[in-house]
Amino acid sequence: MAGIKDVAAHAGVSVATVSRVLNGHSGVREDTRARVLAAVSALRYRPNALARSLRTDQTRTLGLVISDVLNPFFTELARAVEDAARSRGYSVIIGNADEQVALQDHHVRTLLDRRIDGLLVSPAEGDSVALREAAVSGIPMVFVDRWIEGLDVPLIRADGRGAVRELVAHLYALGHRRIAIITGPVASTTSNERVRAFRSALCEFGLPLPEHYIGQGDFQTASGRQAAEAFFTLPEPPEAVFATDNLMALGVMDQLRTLGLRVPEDVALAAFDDIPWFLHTDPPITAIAQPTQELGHRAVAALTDLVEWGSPRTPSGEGCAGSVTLSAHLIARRSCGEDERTRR
Amino acid sequence: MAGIKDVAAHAGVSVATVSRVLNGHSGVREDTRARVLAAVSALRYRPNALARSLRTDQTRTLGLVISDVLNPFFTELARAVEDAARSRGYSVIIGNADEQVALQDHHVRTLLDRRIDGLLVSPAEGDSVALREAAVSGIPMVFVDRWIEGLDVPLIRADGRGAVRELVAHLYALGHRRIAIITGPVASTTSNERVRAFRSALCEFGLPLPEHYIGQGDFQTASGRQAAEAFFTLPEPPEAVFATDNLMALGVMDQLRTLGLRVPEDVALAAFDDIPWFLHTDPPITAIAQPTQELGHRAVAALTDLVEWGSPRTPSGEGCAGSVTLSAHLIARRSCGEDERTRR
DNA sequence: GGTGCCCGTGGAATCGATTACATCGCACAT
DNA sequence: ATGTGCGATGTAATCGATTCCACGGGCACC
Repeated sequence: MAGIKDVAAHAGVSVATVSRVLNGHSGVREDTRARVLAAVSALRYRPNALARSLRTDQTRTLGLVISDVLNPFFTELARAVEDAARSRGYSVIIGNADEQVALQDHHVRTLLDRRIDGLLVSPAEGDSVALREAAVSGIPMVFVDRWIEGLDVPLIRADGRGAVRELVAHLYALGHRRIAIITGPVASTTSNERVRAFRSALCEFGLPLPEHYIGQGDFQTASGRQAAEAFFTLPEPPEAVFATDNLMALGVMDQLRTLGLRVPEDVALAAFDDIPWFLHTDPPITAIAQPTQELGHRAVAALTDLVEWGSPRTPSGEGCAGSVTLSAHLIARRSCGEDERTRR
Repeated sequence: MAGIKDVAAHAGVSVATVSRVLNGHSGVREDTRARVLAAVSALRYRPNALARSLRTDQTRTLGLVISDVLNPFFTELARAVEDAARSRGYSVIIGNADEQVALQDHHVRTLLDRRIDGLLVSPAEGDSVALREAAVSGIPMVFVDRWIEGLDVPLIRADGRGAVRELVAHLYALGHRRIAIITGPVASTTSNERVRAFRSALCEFGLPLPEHYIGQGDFQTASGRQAAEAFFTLPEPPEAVFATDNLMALGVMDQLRTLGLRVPEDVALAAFDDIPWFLHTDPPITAIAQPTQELGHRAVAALTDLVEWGSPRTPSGEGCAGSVTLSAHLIARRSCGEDERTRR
């Protein structure tokens, strides 16, 4: 493959000059520039990004580590991140952690070895040595959606507490009193927030949350199935189930189907994270929607600010400097029962 | 950040020795090795992958360019590819072309600039200069699922013709006679194959395929919606619709819903590509399933063979050397109507 | 006509690794 | 005692770019 030297030779100039025209530096005579450009296309020359990055110490590449690509929420997020990054002249390398800290750390280290300019992470649950090291190493880094307590890293997320309260109100209005929840991994920040908001909303309505109405999940489909199975072997099963992510909601539906239970007649179902398919399930599923696109865009904005300015440009009220909190909202459909709002 | 020189200095050896222990070369005394390793962890040294790749001319990285990340078929494929690659010691960089040739070419060029070792592509429809150039440039390359005619590149795919015939038989058995299809982009190889198989199966059953029963789509949700809209303003609308991918099927359902049409009572619906949500739609959707995981694994196997051996190791019967053809199969659910097999 | 300056260009160091080749010391055979 | 060979290690070239600095020539000004 042709290198810069070949181009220089072909154009009868030095490599320095070739480099100058390629990088749009001024101070190159017009005819020289033309000759160089001609040589470039004659040889189909493309600069070696590795060599360039080695020298300039920047890759114009962002790393994105997400916990599960198969989760539509994250793939939509990844898509938004990629778009935003590209429009700013960055590429994105995605690592899929599959909810495993070990895999996540593997990706973080690989990305760092490649000298990415910045790191965007939605950390899996658990103690991540690689992330702690990265955070103190000073590499530009921001969390999206999920975060790790105690690290001084900006966080871009949607606050779901208001929407969870709305959801509980909605369920209450429809007459449900025995309401269960399926959580994410125990130490998951997002799951915990959702559970806390849920608990306090129930409390507000004077409803209990017995231990056996808390299903321990892990944000994966199978755990939703298991939790549902447990609920419906209870002497007094719940009237409504709230799954704290969409994959677990899918698992619940799977299980309900094999149990022969109907939604919403036999049990109401709601999920955190809205996805296009929820419109077409039987019945359409009530869900809490996050502003996924905006999350992705804001995250990239925050990260590139960090990369290019060395510090967040957007001041923040609470939390770590540069953090942004948007809000989620409830989309009521038919899976919790009908009321004036949802009846068509 | 610490470099190999710092490690060498700290351990009191030369950089060559450090490099030797890091790469597991023999001929280093045990105590020296220990000192180096100690220095490595004392300084938290991590080798610079850019420098290493520049020198060795290999990145142990594969590029994957897919046409749409938001399509569950491709995200599942990407996931399988990443797994297979990782287990062979490669990383994967994913580029999302969003069905646009320009974007696809952008990604191909970016990946090539980064000197990836091999390229896996599921090309979008249209004439891709970058892909043609890549193919002749001799970089290891394989197509998955979709391909470009006339390029001598191994192809890993599933043959859907048998399954399409099965589907038509299924529809026929359920009494449907006016059957419509929604195609992908005109020049799409996969779409064309599906359409051809569909047409010949209809013919086999003595059914016509009038022009107005062919909806021109582009593998995206919106086009499914539009095609359905066109079908149902026809004086004699179809009794069954076959969408050649899952996103367009989603669009059809959207449109059917706004039209107030029921599936399968008013119209039957089937899709190419099975996804987990099809089990839970209203009604569950009959679909043709591809062995997605295996497609991904085989593709990586073929590509790494090419990278490491310089030529395909697996001989192939037909088509380009190294090509693999698996087969898809029909999964009958309730969206086309009930028969003994699907009635529960 | 000499001095100084700017413009366009080339030479060479540099980024951080790998690796061919040189070197050194030591044991062993002659 | 000296040559030989081998094992362990160091020196320096190299990959392909960027960029600092130097150089030469033309022009303006004194």
